[in-house]
Amino acid sequence: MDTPDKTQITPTSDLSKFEDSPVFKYIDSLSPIELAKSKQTDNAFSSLAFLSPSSLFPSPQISIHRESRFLVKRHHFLSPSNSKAPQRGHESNASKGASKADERSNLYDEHLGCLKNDCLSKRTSSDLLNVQPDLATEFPRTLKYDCRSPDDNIELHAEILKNTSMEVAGDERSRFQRNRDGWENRQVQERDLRKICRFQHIEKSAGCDWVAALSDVADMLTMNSSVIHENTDGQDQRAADPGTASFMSTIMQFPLDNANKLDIGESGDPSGSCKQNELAEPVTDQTQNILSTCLLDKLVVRDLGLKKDDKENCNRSNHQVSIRRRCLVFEKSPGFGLHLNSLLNITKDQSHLSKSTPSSMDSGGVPDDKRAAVTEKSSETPATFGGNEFDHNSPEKKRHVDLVEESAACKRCNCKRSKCLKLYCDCFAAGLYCIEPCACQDCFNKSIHENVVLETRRQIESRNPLAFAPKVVRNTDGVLESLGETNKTPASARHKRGCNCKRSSCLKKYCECFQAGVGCSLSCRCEGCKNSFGRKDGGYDSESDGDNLEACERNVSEKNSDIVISKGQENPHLSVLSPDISRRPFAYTGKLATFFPHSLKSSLQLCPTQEQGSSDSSSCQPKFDSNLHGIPENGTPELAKHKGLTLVLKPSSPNCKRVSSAPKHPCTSSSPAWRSRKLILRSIPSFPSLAPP
DNA sequence: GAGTTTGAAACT
DNA sequence: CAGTTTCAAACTC
Repeated sequence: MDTPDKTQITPTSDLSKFEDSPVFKYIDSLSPIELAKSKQTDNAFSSLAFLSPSSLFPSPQISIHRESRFLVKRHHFLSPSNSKAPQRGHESNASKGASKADERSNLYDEHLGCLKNDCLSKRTSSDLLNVQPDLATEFPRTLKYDCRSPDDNIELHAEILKNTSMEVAGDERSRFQRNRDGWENRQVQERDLRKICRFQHIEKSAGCDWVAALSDVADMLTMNSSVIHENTDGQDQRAADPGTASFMSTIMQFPLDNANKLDIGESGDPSGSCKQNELAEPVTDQTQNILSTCLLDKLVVRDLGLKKDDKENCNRSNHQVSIRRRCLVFEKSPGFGLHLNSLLNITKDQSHLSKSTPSSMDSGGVPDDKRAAVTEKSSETPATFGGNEFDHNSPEKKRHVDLVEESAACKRCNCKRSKCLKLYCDCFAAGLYCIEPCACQDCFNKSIHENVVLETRRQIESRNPLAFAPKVVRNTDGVLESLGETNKTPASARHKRGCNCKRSSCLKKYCECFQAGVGCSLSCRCEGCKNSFGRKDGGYDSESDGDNLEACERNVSEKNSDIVISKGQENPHLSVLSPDISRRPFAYTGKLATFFPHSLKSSLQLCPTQEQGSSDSSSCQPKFDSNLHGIPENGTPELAKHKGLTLVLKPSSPNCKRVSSAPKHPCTSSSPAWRSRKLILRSIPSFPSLAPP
């Protein structure tokens, strides 16, 4: 990795000056949730796309782009009705965060002494913006430099701040400074308003909660709002990637449009959710590519949701839950998974389910009921899905509850000695807390023992960082696409570690490969492999076809939605309700995959077997098998091939199943760590590059 | 439902 | 790293 350019990180004094500014002091004092989220977000992208020292300066970047983002978005959020948020926040105290922010806003106003009107803190942001509309554009224009690639914006940033400071240091505060102070105040208040609006949006309509989630997508795309803003100014276009801008436009517009459409759906159209699906489809060609990568998860889930909806007659809850869960990627990742249990949390109250999730593990053991906003969003208004209040007697609602109940019932364990704190426990391995249906004894895998769970999990991950990673990864040409190749090689999938079957001939669910519905590879140490999904030697056991086709078909159909499957996640009900494409990235809490939710892109694209469901499962089997032939004989992923890497595997060692965290040279390592790692690495290119072209 | 088989996970 | 033990799911009856 390149040594960071010193010139990019030297202006620490300027930076500290910058961070000492009232704005950032205030921002730092804001909700820790927001702060943490920002950092995470930043880290994710720093480590992913930029790989630059920018990650050293998360706060300014995040803060700035947050503000600038808001400037672009405010016309969405600060509608006249929403602009009343502060008052409501004061009166109803509906949102602690909102009122808290409001209080701080007041304090901040006093501190600055710039807003002399006592009632100003209660003024609507619309009013504020009307006072000096130019301010809203003036400062962001300065901030725009911050929103560019961090590689070259730090100096600019420092320079800007220096200039600003010089102006401030003048005998008389310049108009700019006054304006800036005023702007800061307004930004602070708008920020608070935005929170309030978000809460109110959530409260009023759960269907709008993904608006907030998308806003965090925008958060992550630091440059874009200012880019758009600049475009409107017709000025500096240097960072104006049209695709990105278009993407952001879509992002910004998306919530509004869909909120409206949700409203339409609420107005009584029973097919509202279907409409929503349809309406979401027409994306401009330009943004489509970007969306396909940046928002791929969401859209992908949407697609899956559509397919499921087709089957479920546009089951609204299904689809919207999928979106909701996908949104969590951006809200919460990285960290312990908000996966299935998050979904269950959503409907826990409806269905009287008790399964919960160690979702907040990374956030320091926050109790279930005190999770970050994402979870609050997910779990609140239990009778509300997608902004539509379910008629509790409606078939739709009933179907939804049935699904949830099924899904809850499906994941249960029977552990007796492991206390459900080992990977033996399917619940634990899947990142789920045990629930009542579990027949486990002395179970510690419960939210009340969250600390124990956390610690145990941490230990297991320290021993094997990929312990909670998906065990089966579908390798497609998604990476190849990103590498500039459009190989049409069909989907393939492999158990990362391979099985070690001796007696089951890989024809029973003892075999993890078979269980996951994937063929064996040379990574497997199995003996007498007859895996009907694909034999280790790449062959296809025609003899066993007749006997195993049914089992195979059943197996596949059970996993009809599993794109990435891990042990204990193959339950059909889970798949129906929550395709694993939206599940696994959360469930895997390792440090790699959480950053790469888009690694699923490739999985989705080329997974006809899974997507087509059981009806096609038998026919897809040969396809699948043909894929196996397309895979390197030794199971070496295409990436390695393309990189000219030669992997020397020792599939014979049963200990290969262990994954070491110690890095080895990929070309020489025969450890499963590398095998696992390479599977993840090949997903990295799928992540959209956020760096300016 | 009890008992057996199986292979992953954990341990030494 | 290899061998062994533990474990719980899968399977059989």
